Amino acid sequence: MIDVFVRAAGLIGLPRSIGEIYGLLFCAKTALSFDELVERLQISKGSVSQGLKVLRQLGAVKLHYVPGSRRDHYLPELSMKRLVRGFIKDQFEPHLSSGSQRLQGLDALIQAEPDAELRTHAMGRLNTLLTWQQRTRKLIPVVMAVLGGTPFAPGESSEEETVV
Amino acid sequence: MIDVFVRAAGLIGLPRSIGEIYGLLFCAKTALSFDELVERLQISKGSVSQGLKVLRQLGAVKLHYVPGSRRDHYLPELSMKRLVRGFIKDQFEPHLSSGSQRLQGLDALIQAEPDAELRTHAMGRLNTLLTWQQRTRKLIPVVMAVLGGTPFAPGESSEEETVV
DNA sequence: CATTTTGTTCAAGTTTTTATGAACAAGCTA
DNA sequence: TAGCTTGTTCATAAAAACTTGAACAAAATG
Repeated sequence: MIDVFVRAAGLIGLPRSIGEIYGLLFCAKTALSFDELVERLQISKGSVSQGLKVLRQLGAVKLHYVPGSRRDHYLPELSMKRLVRGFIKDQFEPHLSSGSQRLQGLDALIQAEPDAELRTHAMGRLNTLLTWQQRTRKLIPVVMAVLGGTPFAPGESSEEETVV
Repeated sequence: MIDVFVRAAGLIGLPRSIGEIYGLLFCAKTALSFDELVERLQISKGSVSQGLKVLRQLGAVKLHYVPGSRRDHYLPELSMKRLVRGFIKDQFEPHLSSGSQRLQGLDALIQAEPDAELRTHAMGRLNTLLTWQQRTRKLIPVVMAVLGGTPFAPGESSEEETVV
């Protein structure tokens, strides 16, 4: 089963070790401690430490206090909506906004182009890019709405919300 | 401007050279030939050949016949909808269906688990995964609809469809 | 048919990414 | 405070991904 997550991690550009960590937590019946991860996955402390750091940042794992133990214990986030939100906020949005800035810089460059024909063509292409960006921005709330269990096409879904 | 595409390529897990090739085609005012790409990007023939192969497979570039020239000329696909559709069909769907198969295999494994308590827990987690998969499948048509220029939330969009 | 042009393939080299583990910090415990 | 336990950092090693270029195929040209 862990293999499923290793592949999923690869798909979204995360290293194998992170897929393994989340996968093991997902499978486990109880919260696991740092060194249980090290031992059961047979990977180094360094990898686990850095992997958990990323997963915490993404909101994909949560610290879970275990009475009587000094060790950190972790539980996986099981809500797809929250997982996707974390991923978008952390890995996607930054690209979108830096993209906006770059496009503004391009606009300035294009205005400085003397050749009118070239300038017109460049402006057309820049507009295409701007349109793409707008659409991508519009997409995010739609995606979240679908994952939130609110069927978007009314009268088409009969899904039950088990894990919110 | 090419830099924008190099970054976008990185975001979806494609090598730099592919971003450069598509970027240059996107900027160009006319179709470019194989060796124009090699010369203007200063990358090897091998990279251009393989890059174009991937881009053709994705439907991100089209061969364009130029009278009087034996060389292949290429034009970029400018429709975001088609670009996204190509990406999903080529890079995403395969993962989804192989994922389905793996999940079925897991189901078989879980049924063979003797410990009833463990089995119950595993079935629950497997169900979560199946739910995630269903939702992902539902997402694709919704995404395509938004990109198709059909506003999904009526009375909210005033976008013009210039490039279909 | 020999030659040239055009593009592909693939083994080897380069670069980038990921994993390792030893050294280090932080905070308990006694 | 000395001595544990727990987890982080970071230089280096290992692995993976990407690029190159020379050899090769395919097809047009003369």
